[in-house]
Amino acid sequence: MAFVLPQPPRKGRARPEPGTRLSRESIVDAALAIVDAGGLDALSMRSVAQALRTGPASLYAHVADKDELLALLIERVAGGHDLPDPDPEHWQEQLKGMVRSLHHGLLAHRDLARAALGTIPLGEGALRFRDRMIAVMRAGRLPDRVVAYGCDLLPLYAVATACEQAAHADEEGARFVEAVRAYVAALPGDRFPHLLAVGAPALGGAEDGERFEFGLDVLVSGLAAYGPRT
Amino acid sequence: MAFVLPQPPRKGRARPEPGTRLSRESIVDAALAIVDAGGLDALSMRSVAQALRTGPASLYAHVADKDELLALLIERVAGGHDLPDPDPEHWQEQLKGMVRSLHHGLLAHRDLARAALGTIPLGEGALRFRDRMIAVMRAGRLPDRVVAYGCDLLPLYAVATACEQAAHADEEGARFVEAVRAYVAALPGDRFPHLLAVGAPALGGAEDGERFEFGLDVLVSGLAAYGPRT
DNA sequence: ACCTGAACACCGTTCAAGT
DNA sequence: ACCTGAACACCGTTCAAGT
Repeated sequence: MAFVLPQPPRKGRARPEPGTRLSRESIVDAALAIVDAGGLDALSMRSVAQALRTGPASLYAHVADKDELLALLIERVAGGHDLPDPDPEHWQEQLKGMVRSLHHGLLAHRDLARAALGTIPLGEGALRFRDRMIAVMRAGRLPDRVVAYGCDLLPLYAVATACEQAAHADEEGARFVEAVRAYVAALPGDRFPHLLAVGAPALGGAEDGERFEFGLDVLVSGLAAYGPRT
Repeated sequence: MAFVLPQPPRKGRARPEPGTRLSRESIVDAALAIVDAGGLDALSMRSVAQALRTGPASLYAHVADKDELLALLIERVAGGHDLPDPDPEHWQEQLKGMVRSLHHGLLAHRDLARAALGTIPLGEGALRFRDRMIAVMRAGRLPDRVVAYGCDLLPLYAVATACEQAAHADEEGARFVEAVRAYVAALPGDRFPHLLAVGAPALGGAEDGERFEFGLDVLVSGLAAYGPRT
């Protein structure tokens, strides 16, 4: 895990010559396409370079290292969300909408969320998103301390659940989840009575949507409990 | 990300001959020591082999692949927690205690939590932990559906926060967090008014303990809201 | 300034061969 | 059954050299 502060935006000509195919943007484009196609494990400096028909060394003229490239990918998906106008009447639903948007935005790129986990995105888009999330919570008249923690907690939830769901989303993951179900069902009932009693949903996997919404509800109503009583 | 079902425990001699240094256990020991010393990135089949004074190929007689080794590491730390006797009077505090135990147990091994994220640990110890966590929530008379989701949600929180904190725990991470603080403080106030108003704690980093406890409180009281009113 | 080939120091895993 | 050396197909990154 390494860390990258955003680089100040480059001056740059408005448009690269048609012959030139390398730029920060084109590199990020290519990288995202690779992640979309094969997941984060398929992403390497070499695979990106190959997609751009160069050698890996060429990338280093535009990008400091792989960590910076990952940060740029996260930044790309952290921007591009619709941001609600804070409405004191509907702040909880608005807040949920933002968390959903982040979550699904990540899931749209396979297991890219894994690269977002220890990260603190600081680009334009990510900061705007965060600023707005805070605004929505303030519209709900939550105390500053709660807002400050909440705007970490909610994205953490969005990212962590995206990681988990992505891990079980591909074919191999689905097979594993199925095997888990069978394994648990065959467990000796006298040794794990509560696990068996609560049943299948007690061990990860399907019903991801429902599970995600449940956690989201717990979190947002838990935060709301710190606000003025309605 | 790959998945590993637990192997049935080996018969195994009680004790390897003194000359023999390879076994599942000794491999896990060595791997854990490497993670403790240098973090997850320092762990490779080769580094483990070197610590055991063999070549990497020798490990494959005892461990299917690196993913299985990681699963064994997770299993090792998922076991070895003190489990409370479910007490209907104190179930919320007991639940918190279990989440704290998991969280700190992971953090004791640097960024090992990163390997636990998409994972569903299925070993003896992990299942006992999960069974007990369910028992505690049932002692609180939460509905089955809430229990089933809750016993995923709470470990997810323990693991995700451990990932995050570990990422900022080493020297490089601390430096980065410091840089973030400065960067945010210098942000144009008219563009990110809410972010600036809420201030420093609104962007990751220090006060990790307080932050963790806050989220834990939100989650557990959020779950408790589904139970009988007290 | 940007791009390149070649090289360095690593990976995980396999496989034929040894004991 | 367990262990080994050597090899295969990869990594990220650097660096001198080209344009």
